[in-house]
Amino acid sequence: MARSIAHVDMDAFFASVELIERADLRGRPVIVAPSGGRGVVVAATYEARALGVHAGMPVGRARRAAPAAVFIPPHRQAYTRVSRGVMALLREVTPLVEQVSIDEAFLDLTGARKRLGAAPGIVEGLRSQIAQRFGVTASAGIGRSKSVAKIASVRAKPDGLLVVPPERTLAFLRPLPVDALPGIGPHTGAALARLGVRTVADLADSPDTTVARAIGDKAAAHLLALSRGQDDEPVTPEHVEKSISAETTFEQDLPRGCEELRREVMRLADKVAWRLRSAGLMCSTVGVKVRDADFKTHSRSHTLDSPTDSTATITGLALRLVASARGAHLTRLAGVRLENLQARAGAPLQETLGQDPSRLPRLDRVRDDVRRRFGGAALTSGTLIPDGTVRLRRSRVSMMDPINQSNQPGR
DNA sequence: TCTGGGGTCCTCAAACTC
DNA sequence: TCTGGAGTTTGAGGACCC
Repeated sequence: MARSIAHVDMDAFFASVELIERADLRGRPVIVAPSGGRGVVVAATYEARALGVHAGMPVGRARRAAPAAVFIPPHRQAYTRVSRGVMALLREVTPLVEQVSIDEAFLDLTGARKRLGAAPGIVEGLRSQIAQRFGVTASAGIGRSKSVAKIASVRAKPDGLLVVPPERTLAFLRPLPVDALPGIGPHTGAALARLGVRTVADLADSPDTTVARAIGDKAAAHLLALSRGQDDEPVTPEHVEKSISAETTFEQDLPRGCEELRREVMRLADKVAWRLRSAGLMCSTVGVKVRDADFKTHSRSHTLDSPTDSTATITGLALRLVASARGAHLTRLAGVRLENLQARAGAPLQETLGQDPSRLPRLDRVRDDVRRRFGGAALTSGTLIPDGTVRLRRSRVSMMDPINQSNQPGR
């Protein structure tokens, strides 16, 4: 029996969520983008897309392309709230739901068909429930594999459903432009174009060795299989995090080695360390990324002998790596990444050079506890506060001691 | 005129180990 | 003890996705 895989993808998701609260803007070009100077478009309604605006476009260019558009800064908490609701709704139909991003998921409906009837009926029911309960629309594709379902959902947009019967898979795929296949971006597309490959059929009929020479063995094997309708990848509900990262693009390029850059690296290290511990994980590899003013990106990473979740260890290493990274005088972006993640339970602890190891986990514990109670911005290191912004005032504060769990007044 | 942030995966070369 | 080759690991960089 052929599998029935559905791909459900929200339409212009962030922009649609904004319109829930701003019904007066429906039908108008609306662009979700950060208000800062160097941002790019995060989402655009179909009315804005008709004017040439798309996600990833620099905000300045979007303003010129759509001067009458309404610009709204992103509200990520609202998107997460709607996303959680939609995903929970999908799981009411089947536990075989694989969430691939905040606004899309694969569902394996092969088993659910016995209880709930044919897959198109199930998906139409879900789409109408999403619209009714959350006030946003979703498009969907159904096929015998994840790749076919995904390609179909893109072609169903906006607010549509496209069903590809198993026996029509090749007839559906072959006429499509080759970059319709997931995994073919501008670079791979250009490499294939040099071989004269324009459509999925061109790729499917190409000799494997020729394609492998152009784009590498792995990519060639994967894309050739997709082009020939061969894709058995299962829908996997459980997701294992492989890395945690944070990065910032500065309003203005910063000179290498300046205090502000150091402070930002410390802030990023603090942020990823907090997220690491919140997820109950430890990391063995710390990496940094530095982007020059000319957009050239350099990275450095280091693998520890044993895993850590200590802010001090991660920060110290990140600062050393940034200092040793190649690059020009002016820095546009800095990032910190944690890799080789594993569950905290049972992992041997990495001691921190030059620090009393017994103090650090306790310091992190206190910091995490305060943040859990009062929010992520409740507590930060004094070194992360820019000069001249600290105003100390004598005041009495009462709070529960996170370590002793006794109520002690403090300053 | 510009080009975010958070991810995953791949390739290639150098370093390391056997 | 030295050397070369093969296999593995690590690090850097890049492509791609949403």
